[in-house]
Amino acid sequence: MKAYNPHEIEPRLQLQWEESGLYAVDETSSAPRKYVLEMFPYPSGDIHMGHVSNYTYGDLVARYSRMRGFNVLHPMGWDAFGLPAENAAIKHHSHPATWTYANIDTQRESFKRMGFSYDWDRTVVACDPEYYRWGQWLFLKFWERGLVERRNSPVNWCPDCGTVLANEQVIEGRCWRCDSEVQKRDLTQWYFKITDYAEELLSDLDQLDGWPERVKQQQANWIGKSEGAQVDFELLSAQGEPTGETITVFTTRADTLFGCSFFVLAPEYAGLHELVAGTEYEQPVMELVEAAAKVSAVERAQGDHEKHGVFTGRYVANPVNGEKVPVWVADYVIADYGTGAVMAVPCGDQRDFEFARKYDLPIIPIILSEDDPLYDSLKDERGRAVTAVDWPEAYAAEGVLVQSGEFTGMTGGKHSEGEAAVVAFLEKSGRGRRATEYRLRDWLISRQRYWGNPIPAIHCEKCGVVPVPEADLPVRLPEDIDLAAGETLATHAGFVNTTCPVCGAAAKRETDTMDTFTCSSWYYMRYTDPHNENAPFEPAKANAWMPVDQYIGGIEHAILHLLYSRFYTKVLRDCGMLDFDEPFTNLLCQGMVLDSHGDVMSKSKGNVVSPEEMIAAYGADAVRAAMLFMGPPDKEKLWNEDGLAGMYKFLNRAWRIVCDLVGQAGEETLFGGEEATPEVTHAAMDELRRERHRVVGKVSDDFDRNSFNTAIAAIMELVNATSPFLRAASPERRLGCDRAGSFSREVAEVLVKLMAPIAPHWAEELWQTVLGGAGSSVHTQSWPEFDPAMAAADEVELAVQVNGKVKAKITVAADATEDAVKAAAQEAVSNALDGKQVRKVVYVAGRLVNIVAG
RNA sequence: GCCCGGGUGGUGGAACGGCAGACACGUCGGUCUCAAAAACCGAUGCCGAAAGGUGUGUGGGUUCGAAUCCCACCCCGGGCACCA
Repeated sequence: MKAYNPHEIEPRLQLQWEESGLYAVDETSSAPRKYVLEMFPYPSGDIHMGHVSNYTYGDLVARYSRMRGFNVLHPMGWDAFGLPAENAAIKHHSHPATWTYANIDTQRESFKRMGFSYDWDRTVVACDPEYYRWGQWLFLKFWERGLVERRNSPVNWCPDCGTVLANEQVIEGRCWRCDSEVQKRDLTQWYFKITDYAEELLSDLDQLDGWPERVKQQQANWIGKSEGAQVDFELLSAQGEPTGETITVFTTRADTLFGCSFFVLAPEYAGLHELVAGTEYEQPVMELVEAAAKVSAVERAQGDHEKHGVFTGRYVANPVNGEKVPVWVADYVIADYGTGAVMAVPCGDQRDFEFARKYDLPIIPIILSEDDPLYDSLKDERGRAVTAVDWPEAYAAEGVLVQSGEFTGMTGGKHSEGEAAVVAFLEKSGRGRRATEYRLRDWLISRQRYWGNPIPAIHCEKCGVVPVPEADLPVRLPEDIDLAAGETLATHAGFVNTTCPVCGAAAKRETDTMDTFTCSSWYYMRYTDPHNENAPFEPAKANAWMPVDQYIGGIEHAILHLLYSRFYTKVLRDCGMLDFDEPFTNLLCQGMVLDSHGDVMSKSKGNVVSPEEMIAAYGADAVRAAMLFMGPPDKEKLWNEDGLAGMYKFLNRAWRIVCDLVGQAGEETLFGGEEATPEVTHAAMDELRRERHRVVGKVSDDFDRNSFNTAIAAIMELVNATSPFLRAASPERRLGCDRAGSFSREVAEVLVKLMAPIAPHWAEELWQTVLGGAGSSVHTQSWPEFDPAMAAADEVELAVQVNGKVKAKITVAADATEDAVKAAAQEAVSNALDGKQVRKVVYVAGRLVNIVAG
């Protein structure tokens, strides 16, 4: 027998697979298709344990799916644009492409050493002009559809990265990549109007049954839909006369309008200065505006906020009762949500309440719980009997409206009867309308960096901003650029200077590049048609493979990449290029790989585990299997080399068992076999046969539900179950008996096939040499069948409970009648019953008998 | 504050409402060996010598029966958050 030697078999088989094109996709196959995809990596260096875990899951699913008869698309590529490459280029006085492609080569070799079954012919590299060309093409399509906008507004600026960021890339006021504090700047930037799709991005989450709840929840939070109404308040002049001008607010609580005792504008409110110019209020208002501007995004993102505000000297009229309401400006109102103005109802909103307390503004009770002591005295009041109350906090819950004119007595709250009635009233009088607000902002896609996909636009003095004609794509990044010397696209004359495609006059190129997330928003579409020179992909090909059946990646993309990809998919569907609504049918978000103490692996902590070192010590198969066995894929994994060593031992043991089963164990046989009779051999065989069928069923189920750790546990049980059989039946006796010999071989084959998606080299070598499959591959074999009836035992052990507590165990024939079982059970626990009266006997077949006595 | 997860031996983790702790790691004992390693066999939730008791964050509840379902609370992780 040959000993298990991963270091010899792995490179040899990897070469064999590659040369035979084992994992190349066959577009002509009539087998059902399955698209298995893992998020493509950023080539930041060599792969880390997180990659090992992510891609091992994907590879298992791909291999298992192939054995299940699917025609599997399982591609790999690189998300190759991005700032780290630029920083490396500056440091080494080289070009970002040099660093990027070197890392890609390193990672590709590591992936090959892991034995991942990719179709390398379909590789997509985001910084390749053959790919980014089509990203530009898609940008133009978006532009045609009115989804591209260039506008000036306050943006997030990362000083260290030297570029703006999308809202999704700001985490608690800090840059997602470098953790620097983000600043606010007013700049003209390019946007994708993702908010046009806000409603669909939210409502289609319901279709995504194959997505983890937490990811859908995060996206829903991020989109942040609020249903309510816009309400117009008429502005009064400084003298308190109607002006005909209105200020509109958004509210979800129109039912509380009667409780509006003041009105608040955000410090950034556009018409604010006009309101106070030349008045005694101008100075304090402008001071507040300046103070608010100094608060950083980080401060804003954390902690309790002391509210600051000043009166503007102006009033508005409450549209429901005409009351004069003072207008304040305060830093607790957000400029870019709703209209940047709010009606304040201190009795029903905690923020307004706190503000009212601080500045001594009236708190008028207009919504109460029926239990409130005030309720009885106010329940019929249509005027203002009580103008202020002394409460500890606002009453934000549902309640009954009081002192609210004709709405008094109705229920109040979000989406309440009272709210609907007030909105209807406003609509009739033309002072309000239904409205929905989203928290989601448009996607800021321009970046002031070199190493990205150039935005295909040209600035012409006469024609304005015009798109680069399709025929001129791609707009190529200039290769002769010295980033270390401070050169940028904007300073690169050869890049900037061009002619206007409309009028032919001298013009300037746009020098911003696109957010790298534009590259990752559609790469999975390109994989379906990676060499297309005339289009990003042929719709028929994309529609044939997509949506992706199983997508696997890190939870950190719960919003960013997954939201943008959903957006791209919907836009391209609306362009007629795709015939589905959602890109990823099933999503598996893997948990992080941490060190054995539960800490994040990082260079600075010195606790990074190198996949290459692990492969060198134990082989790729052991690394893969150990990762899979560590726990549920979506949970965090604490990497522990003891587990890896244990898995290596298991692979050795299972290897010898397979050899032993087919009689090739030779001197190294694990079990010598005892001189048993054919009867003993056959009894042990029957026992093992049940296990063989049960385990195949269990592993299939477990793979189907991504429960890889329990699948491996089941395979271990099968391996353990062979020991008694091998002990009972000597090789001579097994091989001398046709029945036992062929069964023995069957078990070996089943074991090898079950292991094939987990430890592909281990399985392949056993398949080709020990099982005689030379010239074929275990990875193209069909998945083992199983018969549930064969997994059933003749006898079953039942627990016998008395009042729910286990008191005894009995063994009965599997087909024993209920009465017989109950009788046997009572007999077995007669001591525990101790003369008590039996009131009820519950029998759960195959499980237990519970005797209720007392 | 709102919304999602999660809390089980020394450790990683298993358990359609039905024998809690599968499968491993670790530990202990044994076989083999001059010895060690490897391999193999066995034990291993906790308390107890045993009989037995007890046990899935806490307290209640539903049920013949609860880690699992319901209510309240505590703790941990994550998302959103002065979003009107």
